[in-house]
Amino acid sequence: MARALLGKLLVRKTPRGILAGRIIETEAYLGKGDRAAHAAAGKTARNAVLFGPPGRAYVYFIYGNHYCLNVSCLADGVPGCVLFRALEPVSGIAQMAEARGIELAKEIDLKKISFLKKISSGPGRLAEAMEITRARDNGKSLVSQRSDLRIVDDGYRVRRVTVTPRIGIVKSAEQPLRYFIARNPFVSGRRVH
DNA sequence: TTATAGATTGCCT
DNA sequence: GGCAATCTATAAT
Repeated sequence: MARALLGKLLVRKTPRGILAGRIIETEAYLGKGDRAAHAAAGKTARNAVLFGPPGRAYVYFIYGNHYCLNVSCLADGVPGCVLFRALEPVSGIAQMAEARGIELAKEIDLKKISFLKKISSGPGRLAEAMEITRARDNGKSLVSQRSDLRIVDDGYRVRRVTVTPRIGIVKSAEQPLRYFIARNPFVSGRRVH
């Protein structure tokens, strides 16, 4: 699923307008046995969505500052999810930048990759740009037509995918469960890809 | 009840 | 490259 979600759009309907970003980077988190996964310790109030039906938003708060968005992926009762790590801004870019607290110096900024990268490259950044919080979105369907937060296939074709170990974890860190569109500038992180 | 680590980011040198 | 910010879940007393 982490691989299949690359290239799809994440679309948010807000009262002020529609926000959309293309999924560039994801990570898979498994259930029992994956000690980096929130589901590893069993079902709790915090991670209950992971144990529910597939296609639902699992939003958690981390480091006292940031929300991160996942989608539950396995059958009801079986934990497992995909973390969204980076989006390429596609629509509603000015509103996304504003949600991030980024100053728009000139209109030309909206076309600069260095500017666009700051908006939604990174799991905390993309959640902030898409106005995602746990209170608002946790448990919501991401595959329902009616949902205001939704995954959409617009026919975009991903050419090549790179697979690496996951970022920012210590336990179960060696498994190659991070996926991103090869040579795409919106991949998160400081290291060389 | 208290301590600690955490699926991050942004500012500093 | 180093590290503080800031809250929460979970582990340790």
